[in-house]
Amino acid sequence: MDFVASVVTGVATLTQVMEDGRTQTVGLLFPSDFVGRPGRDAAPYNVIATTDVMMCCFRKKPFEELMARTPHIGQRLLEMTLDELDAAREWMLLLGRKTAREKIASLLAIVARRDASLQGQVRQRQVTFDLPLTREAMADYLGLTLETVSRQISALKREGIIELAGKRTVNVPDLDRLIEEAADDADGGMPG
Amino acid sequence: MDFVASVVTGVATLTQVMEDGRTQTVGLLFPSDFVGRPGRDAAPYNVIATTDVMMCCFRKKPFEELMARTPHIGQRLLEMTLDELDAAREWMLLLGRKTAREKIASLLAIVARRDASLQGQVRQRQVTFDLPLTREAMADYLGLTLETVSRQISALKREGIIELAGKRTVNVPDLDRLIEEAADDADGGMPG
DNA sequence: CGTGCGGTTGATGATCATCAATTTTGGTGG
DNA sequence: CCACCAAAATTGATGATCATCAACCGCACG
Repeated sequence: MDFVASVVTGVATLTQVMEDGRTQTVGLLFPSDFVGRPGRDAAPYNVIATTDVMMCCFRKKPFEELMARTPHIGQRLLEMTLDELDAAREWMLLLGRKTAREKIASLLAIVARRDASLQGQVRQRQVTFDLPLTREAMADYLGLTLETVSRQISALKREGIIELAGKRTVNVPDLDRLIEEAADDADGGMPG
Repeated sequence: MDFVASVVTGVATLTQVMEDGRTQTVGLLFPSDFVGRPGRDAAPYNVIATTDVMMCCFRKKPFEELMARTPHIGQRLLEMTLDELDAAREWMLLLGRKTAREKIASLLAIVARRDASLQGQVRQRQVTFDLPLTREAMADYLGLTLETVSRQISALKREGIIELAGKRTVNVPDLDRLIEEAADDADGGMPG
Protein backbone atom coordinates (compact mmCIF):
# COMPACT_ATOMS: atom_id res chain seq x y z
CA MET A 1 0.00 0.00 0.00
CA ASP A 2 1.83 3.08 -1.17
CA PHE A 3 -1.25 5.26 -1.27
CA VAL A 4 -4.01 6.57 0.92
CA ALA A 5 -7.57 7.15 -0.26
CA SER A 6 -11.04 8.35 0.46
CA VAL A 7 -14.14 6.41 -0.50
CA VAL A 8 -16.31 8.35 -2.93
CA THR A 9 -19.07 5.85 -3.74
CA GLY A 10 -19.77 2.27 -2.77
CA VAL A 11 -18.90 0.22 0.30
CA ALA A 12 -15.82 -1.77 1.23
CA THR A 13 -14.77 -3.84 4.24
CA LEU A 14 -11.56 -4.00 6.23
CA THR A 15 -10.91 -7.60 7.22
CA GLN A 16 -8.43 -9.73 9.10
CA VAL A 17 -7.93 -13.41 8.32
CA MET A 18 -6.45 -16.14 10.52
CA GLU A 19 -4.23 -18.87 9.13
CA ASP A 20 -7.05 -21.39 9.28
CA GLY A 21 -9.36 -19.10 7.35
CA ARG A 22 -11.47 -17.65 10.14
CA THR A 23 -12.30 -14.12 9.06
CA GLN A 24 -13.25 -11.03 11.00
CA THR A 25 -14.24 -7.74 9.44
CA VAL A 26 -12.89 -4.90 11.56
CA GLY A 27 -14.42 -1.97 9.76
CA LEU A 28 -16.91 -0.85 7.15
CA LEU A 29 -15.85 1.81 4.68
CA PHE A 30 -18.62 4.10 3.49
CA PRO A 31 -18.40 7.16 1.26
CA SER A 32 -16.28 9.88 2.92
CA ASP A 33 -14.32 7.33 4.95
CA PHE A 34 -10.57 7.42 4.84
CA VAL A 35 -8.36 4.42 3.98
CA GLY A 36 -4.71 4.00 4.76
CA ARG A 37 -2.34 5.12 7.44
CA PRO A 38 0.09 7.92 6.83
CA GLY A 39 3.40 7.17 8.48
CA ARG A 40 2.90 3.42 8.29
CA ASP A 41 4.08 1.27 5.46
CA ALA A 42 2.09 -1.92 5.85
CA ALA A 43 -1.56 -2.35 6.73
CA PRO A 44 -2.30 -5.76 8.25
CA TYR A 45 -5.78 -5.78 6.75
CA ASN A 46 -7.47 -6.61 3.49
CA VAL A 47 -9.67 -3.99 1.88
CA ILE A 48 -12.48 -5.68 0.00
CA ALA A 49 -15.05 -3.89 -2.09
CA THR A 50 -18.52 -5.30 -1.45
CA THR A 51 -20.16 -3.15 -4.10
CA ASP A 52 -18.68 -1.21 -6.99
CA VAL A 53 -16.45 1.34 -5.36
CA MET A 54 -14.97 4.62 -6.48
CA MET A 55 -12.08 5.93 -4.43
CA CYS A 56 -10.08 9.08 -4.51
CA CYS A 57 -6.43 8.06 -4.13
CA PHE A 58 -3.28 9.96 -3.20
CA ARG A 59 0.26 8.65 -3.38
CA LYS A 60 1.40 8.38 0.17
CA LYS A 61 4.66 10.27 -0.11
CA PRO A 62 3.20 13.54 -1.42
CA PHE A 63 0.31 13.22 1.00
CA GLU A 64 2.67 12.99 3.95
CA GLU A 65 4.56 16.01 2.74
CA LEU A 66 1.29 17.87 2.49
CA MET A 67 0.49 16.80 6.04
CA ALA A 68 3.82 18.07 7.30
CA ARG A 69 3.19 21.46 5.73
CA THR A 70 -0.44 21.70 6.79
CA PRO A 71 -0.94 21.04 10.50
CA HIS A 72 -4.68 21.32 10.04
CA ILE A 73 -4.69 18.07 8.05
CA GLY A 74 -2.93 16.22 10.81
CA GLN A 75 -5.49 17.47 13.29
CA ARG A 76 -8.30 16.38 11.06
CA LEU A 77 -6.72 12.98 10.66
CA LEU A 78 -6.41 12.63 14.43
CA GLU A 79 -10.11 13.47 14.70
CA MET A 80 -11.01 10.81 12.19
CA THR A 81 -8.78 8.23 13.82
CA LEU A 82 -10.38 8.91 17.20
CA ASP A 83 -13.78 8.39 15.58
CA GLU A 84 -12.60 5.09 14.12
CA LEU A 85 -11.31 4.07 17.52
CA ASP A 86 -14.69 4.83 19.07
CA ALA A 87 -16.40 2.80 16.36
CA ALA A 88 -14.00 -0.10 16.88
CA ARG A 89 -14.66 -0.07 20.61
CA GLU A 90 -18.38 0.04 20.16
CA TRP A 91 -17.99 -2.97 17.91
CA MET A 92 -16.00 -4.73 20.60
CA LEU A 93 -19.01 -4.41 22.88
CA LEU A 94 -21.18 -5.86 20.14
CA LEU A 95 -18.82 -8.76 19.45
CA GLY A 96 -18.20 -9.59 23.07
CA ARG A 97 -21.57 -9.11 24.68
CA LYS A 98 -24.50 -8.92 22.29
CA THR A 99 -26.73 -11.78 21.19
CA ALA A 100 -27.06 -12.77 17.55
CA ARG A 101 -30.35 -10.92 17.26
CA GLU A 102 -28.93 -7.77 18.83
CA LYS A 103 -25.95 -7.95 16.51
CA ILE A 104 -28.11 -8.08 13.41
CA ALA A 105 -30.34 -5.28 14.63
CA SER A 106 -27.29 -3.15 15.43
CA LEU A 107 -25.83 -3.66 11.98
CA LEU A 108 -29.10 -2.86 10.24
CA ALA A 109 -29.52 0.27 12.36
CA ILE A 110 -26.02 1.45 11.55
CA VAL A 111 -26.39 0.89 7.82
CA ALA A 112 -29.80 2.56 7.90
CA ARG A 113 -28.33 5.61 9.57
CA ARG A 114 -25.27 5.90 7.38
CA ASP A 115 -27.45 5.52 4.33
CA ALA A 116 -29.89 8.14 5.57
CA SER A 117 -27.14 10.59 6.41
CA LEU A 118 -25.63 10.16 2.94
CA GLN A 119 -28.92 11.33 1.53
CA GLY A 120 -29.01 14.22 3.96
CA GLN A 121 -32.13 12.90 5.56
CA VAL A 122 -32.94 13.61 9.13
CA ARG A 123 -34.15 11.03 11.54
CA GLN A 124 -37.31 9.45 10.29
CA ARG A 125 -39.50 6.72 11.62
CA GLN A 126 -39.61 4.85 8.35
CA VAL A 127 -36.47 4.09 6.37
CA THR A 128 -35.61 2.05 3.29
CA PHE A 129 -32.09 1.17 2.23
CA ASP A 130 -29.97 -1.34 0.36
CA LEU A 131 -27.80 -3.79 2.23
CA PRO A 132 -24.32 -3.43 0.73
CA LEU A 133 -23.21 -6.77 2.19
CA THR A 134 -23.85 -10.45 1.50
CA ARG A 135 -24.97 -12.64 4.38
CA GLU A 136 -21.45 -13.96 4.62
CA ALA A 137 -19.93 -10.49 4.80
CA MET A 138 -22.41 -9.62 7.54
CA ALA A 139 -21.48 -12.78 9.40
CA ASP A 140 -17.79 -11.87 9.22
CA TYR A 141 -18.51 -8.44 10.60
CA LEU A 142 -20.74 -9.70 13.40
CA GLY A 143 -18.72 -12.71 14.46
CA LEU A 144 -21.46 -15.14 13.42
CA THR A 145 -22.01 -17.74 10.73
CA LEU A 146 -23.93 -16.88 7.61
CA GLU A 147 -26.66 -19.33 8.59
CA THR A 148 -27.26 -17.56 11.87
CA VAL A 149 -27.40 -14.23 10.05
CA SER A 150 -29.98 -15.61 7.67
CA ARG A 151 -32.11 -17.03 10.47
CA GLN A 152 -32.07 -13.87 12.52
CA ILE A 153 -33.00 -11.74 9.53
CA SER A 154 -35.86 -14.11 8.81
CA ALA A 155 -36.97 -13.81 12.43
CA LEU A 156 -36.93 -10.00 12.34
CA LYS A 157 -38.95 -10.19 9.13
CA ARG A 158 -41.50 -12.59 10.63
CA GLU A 159 -41.96 -10.23 13.54
CA GLY A 160 -42.52 -7.25 11.29
CA ILE A 161 -39.50 -5.33 12.52
CA ILE A 162 -38.11 -5.27 9.00
CA GLU A 163 -39.53 -5.95 5.54
CA LEU A 164 -37.55 -7.29 2.60
CA ALA A 165 -37.94 -6.42 -1.07
CA GLY A 166 -35.61 -8.85 -2.76
CA LYS A 167 -32.70 -10.04 -0.62
CA ARG A 168 -30.89 -6.79 -0.37
CA THR A 169 -33.47 -4.04 -0.02
CA VAL A 170 -34.63 -3.51 3.52
CA ASN A 171 -37.52 -1.41 4.75
CA VAL A 172 -37.74 -0.49 8.40
CA PRO A 173 -41.27 0.62 9.30
CA ASP A 174 -40.27 1.81 12.76
CA LEU A 175 -36.61 2.63 13.28
CA ASP A 176 -37.04 3.07 17.03
CA ARG A 177 -38.27 -0.46 17.32
CA LEU A 178 -35.22 -1.74 15.45
CA ILE A 179 -32.94 0.29 17.71
CA GLU A 180 -34.60 -1.24 20.74
CA GLU A 181 -33.71 -4.66 19.41
CA ALA A 182 -30.13 -3.50 19.07
CA ALA A 183 -29.97 -2.95 22.84
CA ASP A 184 -27.91 0.20 22.39
CA ASP A 185 -28.11 2.88 24.96
CA ALA A 186 -29.57 6.20 23.85
CA ASP A 187 -28.60 6.85 20.24
CA GLY A 188 -26.80 3.66 19.37
CA GLY A 189 -23.38 5.16 19.70
CA MET A 190 -23.62 7.24 16.55
CA PRO A 191 -22.57 10.85 16.82
CA GLY A 192 -25.36 13.38 16.83
CA MET B 1 -12.96 14.32 32.37
CA ASP B 2 -11.15 17.64 32.17
CA PHE B 3 -7.70 16.11 32.13
CA VAL B 4 -5.54 13.73 30.18
CA ALA B 5 -2.99 11.41 31.72
CA SER B 6 -0.29 8.84 31.27
CA VAL B 7 -0.10 5.67 33.32
CA VAL B 8 3.11 5.50 35.36
CA THR B 9 2.64 2.33 37.39
CA GLY B 10 -0.16 -0.20 37.73
CA VAL B 11 -2.88 -1.36 35.38
CA ALA B 12 -6.32 -0.01 34.58
CA THR B 13 -9.14 -1.01 32.24
CA LEU B 14 -11.30 0.96 29.86
CA THR B 15 -14.83 -0.45 29.96
CA GLN B 16 -18.23 0.04 28.44
CA VAL B 17 -21.44 -0.97 30.22
CA MET B 18 -24.87 -1.68 28.76
CA GLU B 19 -28.06 -0.63 30.52
CA ASP B 20 -28.70 -4.18 31.69
CA GLY B 21 -25.24 -4.47 33.17
CA ARG B 22 -23.41 -6.42 30.48
CA THR B 23 -19.86 -5.16 30.53
CA GLN B 24 -17.13 -5.15 27.92
CA THR B 25 -13.60 -3.99 28.52
CA VAL B 26 -12.32 -2.23 25.41
CA GLY B 27 -8.75 -1.60 26.43
CA LEU B 28 -6.04 -2.34 28.96
CA LEU B 29 -3.95 0.54 30.25
CA PHE B 30 -0.38 -0.36 31.13
CA PRO B 31 2.45 1.93 32.21
CA SER B 32 3.30 4.42 29.43
CA ASP B 33 -0.21 4.24 28.00
CA PHE B 34 -2.10 7.44 27.41
CA VAL B 35 -5.59 8.16 28.75
CA GLY B 36 -8.00 10.77 27.51
CA ARG B 37 -8.80 12.43 24.24
CA PRO B 38 -7.65 15.93 23.49
CA GLY B 39 -10.32 17.82 21.62
CA ARG B 40 -13.14 15.74 23.05
CA ASP B 41 -15.04 16.62 26.15
CA ALA B 42 -16.72 13.38 27.14
CA ALA B 43 -15.30 9.89 27.10
CA PRO B 44 -18.00 7.22 26.86
CA TYR B 45 -15.91 4.79 28.90
CA ASN B 46 -15.13 4.01 32.50
CA VAL B 47 -11.52 3.90 33.56
CA ILE B 48 -11.11 1.38 36.35
CA ALA B 49 -7.89 0.70 38.21
CA THR B 50 -7.36 -3.03 38.67
CA THR B 51 -4.23 -2.59 40.74
CA ASP B 52 -2.85 0.43 42.56
CA VAL B 53 -2.21 2.95 39.85
CA MET B 54 -0.06 6.03 39.60
CA MET B 55 -0.87 8.38 36.76
CA CYS B 56 0.73 11.54 35.50
CA CYS B 57 -2.13 13.97 34.82
CA PHE B 58 -2.38 17.18 32.81
CA ARG B 59 -5.30 19.57 32.78
CA LYS B 60 -6.77 19.30 29.34
CA LYS B 61 -6.85 22.97 28.43
CA PRO B 62 -3.14 23.67 28.89
CA PHE B 63 -2.32 20.37 27.24
CA GLU B 64 -4.27 21.29 24.15
CA GLU B 65 -2.52 24.63 24.00
CA LEU B 66 0.79 22.84 24.23
CA MET B 67 -0.33 20.59 21.40
CA ALA B 68 -1.26 23.53 19.22
CA ARG B 69 2.18 25.05 19.75
CA THR B 70 4.11 21.81 19.32
CA PRO B 71 3.15 19.92 16.15
CA HIS B 72 5.43 17.09 17.17
CA ILE B 73 3.10 16.21 20.03
CA GLY B 74 0.13 15.96 17.74
CA GLN B 75 2.07 13.62 15.47
CA ARG B 76 3.03 11.48 18.41
CA LEU B 77 -0.56 11.37 19.55
CA LEU B 78 -1.67 10.27 16.10
CA GLU B 79 0.92 7.51 16.23
CA MET B 80 -0.37 6.31 19.56
CA THR B 81 -3.98 6.48 18.44
CA LEU B 82 -3.17 4.40 15.37
CA ASP B 83 -1.53 1.84 17.66
CA GLU B 84 -4.63 1.76 19.83
CA LEU B 85 -6.76 1.31 16.75
CA ASP B 86 -4.64 -1.65 15.69
CA ALA B 87 -4.94 -3.15 19.15
CA ALA B 88 -8.71 -2.64 19.13
CA ARG B 89 -9.00 -4.35 15.76
CA GLU B 90 -6.88 -7.25 16.82
CA TRP B 91 -9.17 -7.59 19.79
CA MET B 92 -12.17 -7.57 17.48
CA LEU B 93 -10.73 -10.66 15.80
CA LEU B 94 -10.32 -12.27 19.20
CA LEU B 95 -13.84 -11.42 20.33
CA GLY B 96 -15.51 -12.41 17.10
CA ARG B 97 -13.64 -15.52 16.06
CA LYS B 98 -11.51 -17.10 18.75
CA THR B 99 -12.53 -19.92 21.08
CA ALA B 100 -12.52 -19.49 24.86
CA ARG B 101 -9.20 -21.30 25.12
CA GLU B 102 -7.62 -19.17 22.41
CA LYS B 103 -8.91 -16.04 24.08
CA ILE B 104 -7.32 -16.93 27.41
CA ALA B 105 -4.04 -17.89 25.79
CA SER B 106 -4.02 -14.64 23.82
CA LEU B 107 -4.58 -12.56 26.93
CA LEU B 108 -1.88 -14.38 28.89
CA ALA B 109 0.54 -13.98 26.01
CA ILE B 110 -0.15 -10.26 25.77
CA VAL B 111 0.26 -9.66 29.48
CA ALA B 112 3.41 -11.76 29.49
CA ARG B 113 4.87 -9.67 26.72
CA ARG B 114 3.91 -6.30 28.12
CA ASP B 115 5.28 -7.33 31.46
CA ALA B 116 8.49 -8.56 29.92
CA SER B 117 8.96 -5.42 27.87
CA LEU B 118 8.46 -3.26 30.97
CA GLN B 119 11.40 -5.02 32.50
CA GLY B 120 13.40 -4.53 29.34
CA GLN B 121 13.66 -8.24 28.81
CA VAL B 122 14.04 -9.69 25.41
CA ARG B 123 12.10 -12.64 24.16
CA GLN B 124 12.66 -15.59 26.42
CA ARG B 125 11.30 -19.10 26.42
CA GLN B 126 10.38 -19.02 30.08
CA VAL B 127 8.45 -16.14 31.61
CA THR B 128 6.86 -15.39 34.98
CA PHE B 129 4.47 -12.53 35.62
CA ASP B 130 1.62 -11.34 37.77
CA LEU B 131 -1.91 -11.20 36.43
CA PRO B 132 -3.15 -7.68 37.07
CA LEU B 133 -6.78 -8.72 36.58
CA THR B 134 -9.38 -10.70 38.50
CA ARG B 135 -11.12 -13.56 36.72
CA GLU B 136 -14.12 -11.31 36.28
CA ALA B 137 -12.06 -8.51 34.73
CA MET B 138 -10.53 -11.03 32.34
CA ALA B 139 -13.99 -12.29 31.45
CA ASP B 140 -15.14 -8.75 30.67
CA TYR B 141 -12.15 -8.22 28.43
CA LEU B 142 -12.53 -11.52 26.62
CA GLY B 143 -16.30 -11.55 26.21
CA LEU B 144 -16.68 -14.62 28.44
CA THR B 145 -18.06 -15.42 31.88
CA LEU B 146 -15.78 -15.65 34.85
CA GLU B 147 -16.55 -19.34 35.20
CA THR B 148 -15.37 -20.05 31.68
CA VAL B 149 -12.20 -18.08 32.35
CA SER B 150 -11.55 -20.11 35.48
CA ARG B 151 -12.13 -23.41 33.71
CA GLN B 152 -9.89 -22.57 30.78
CA ILE B 153 -7.10 -21.44 33.06
CA SER B 154 -7.44 -24.69 34.98
CA ALA B 155 -7.27 -26.59 31.71
CA LEU B 156 -4.10 -24.80 30.58
CA LYS B 157 -2.61 -25.56 33.99
CA ARG B 158 -3.55 -29.26 33.81
CA GLU B 159 -1.88 -29.48 30.42
CA GLY B 160 1.30 -27.87 31.70
CA ILE B 161 1.09 -24.88 29.39
CA ILE B 162 1.05 -22.58 32.41
CA GLU B 163 1.87 -23.01 36.10
CA LEU B 164 0.27 -21.06 38.91
CA ALA B 165 1.85 -19.86 42.13
CA GLY B 166 -1.13 -18.55 44.02
CA LYS B 167 -4.04 -17.30 41.95
CA ARG B 168 -2.31 -14.39 40.34
CA THR B 169 1.27 -15.37 39.62
CA VAL B 170 1.69 -17.20 36.34
CA ASN B 171 4.73 -19.02 35.06
CA VAL B 172 4.95 -19.93 31.40
CA PRO B 173 7.57 -22.63 30.84
CA ASP B 174 7.39 -22.33 27.05
CA LEU B 175 6.05 -19.09 25.66
CA ASP B 176 5.98 -20.42 22.11
CA ARG B 177 3.62 -23.15 23.17
CA LEU B 178 1.30 -20.61 24.77
CA ILE B 179 1.39 -18.49 21.62
CA GLU B 180 0.44 -21.54 19.57
CA GLU B 181 -2.63 -21.93 21.74
CA ALA B 182 -3.48 -18.30 21.05
CA ALA B 183 -3.78 -19.11 17.34
CA ASP B 184 -2.15 -15.84 16.39
CA ASP B 185 -0.27 -15.58 13.17
CA ALA B 186 3.43 -14.89 13.43
CA ASP B 187 4.11 -12.66 16.40
CA GLY B 188 0.67 -12.36 17.85
CA GLY B 189 0.08 -8.92 16.48
CA MET B 190 2.48 -7.20 18.82
CA PRO B 191 4.87 -4.75 17.23
CA GLY B 192 8.46 -5.90 17.00
C1' DC C 1 -14.25 -16.37 64.56
C1' DG C 2 -17.41 -15.07 61.31
C1' DT C 3 -17.87 -12.49 56.81
C1' DG C 4 -17.04 -11.29 52.21
C1' DC C 5 -14.56 -11.54 48.08
C1' DG C 6 -12.30 -14.07 44.68
C1' DG C 7 -11.92 -18.37 42.85
C1' DT C 8 -12.99 -23.31 41.58
C1' DT C 9 -15.91 -26.93 40.17
C1' DG C 10 -20.19 -29.38 38.90
C1' DA C 11 -24.80 -29.99 36.61
C1' DT C 12 -27.75 -28.37 33.30
C1' DG C 13 -29.43 -25.71 29.45
C1' DA C 14 -29.53 -22.09 25.67
C1' DT C 15 -27.41 -20.24 21.97
C1' DC C 16 -25.14 -20.59 18.11
C1' DA C 17 -22.08 -23.56 14.91
C1' DT C 18 -21.93 -27.26 11.83
C1' DC C 19 -23.46 -30.31 8.30
C1' DA C 20 -26.61 -30.96 4.75
C1' DA C 21 -30.39 -30.37 1.53
C1' DT C 22 -33.11 -27.06 -1.16
C1' DT C 23 -34.67 -22.89 -3.05
C1' DT C 24 -34.08 -18.36 -4.91
C1' DT C 25 -31.75 -15.00 -7.51
C1' DG C 26 -29.17 -12.68 -10.86
C1' DG C 27 -26.54 -13.06 -14.76
C1' DT C 28 -25.27 -15.17 -19.37
C1' DG C 29 -25.73 -17.29 -23.60
C1' DG C 30 -28.55 -19.78 -26.76
C1' DC D 1 -37.34 -14.30 -24.07
C1' DC D 2 -36.31 -18.27 -21.90
C1' DA D 3 -33.27 -21.81 -20.13
C1' DC D 4 -29.51 -22.70 -17.52
C1' DC D 5 -25.90 -22.08 -14.14
C1' DA D 6 -23.41 -20.54 -10.17
C1' DA D 7 -23.64 -17.88 -6.30
C1' DA D 8 -26.41 -16.45 -2.54
C1' DA D 9 -29.72 -17.44 0.65
C1' DT D 10 -32.93 -20.24 3.32
C1' DT D 11 -34.23 -23.91 6.22
C1' DG D 12 -33.80 -28.15 8.93
C1' DA D 13 -31.44 -31.53 12.07
C1' DT D 14 -27.98 -32.18 15.23
C1' DG D 15 -24.19 -31.10 18.27
C1' DA D 16 -20.46 -28.34 20.65
C1' DT D 17 -19.35 -24.56 23.17
C1' DC D 18 -20.15 -21.62 26.47
C1' DA D 19 -23.61 -19.42 29.86
C1' DT D 20 -26.22 -20.04 33.83
C1' DC D 21 -27.32 -21.59 38.36
C1' DA D 22 -25.51 -23.36 42.40
C1' DA D 23 -22.48 -25.25 45.88
C1' DC D 24 -18.23 -24.96 47.96
C1' DC D 25 -13.23 -23.59 49.19
C1' DG D 26 -9.58 -20.49 50.94
C1' DC D 27 -7.88 -16.45 52.40
C1' DA D 28 -7.66 -11.74 54.16
C1' DC D 29 -9.70 -8.66 57.27
C1' DG D 30 -12.30 -6.71 60.65
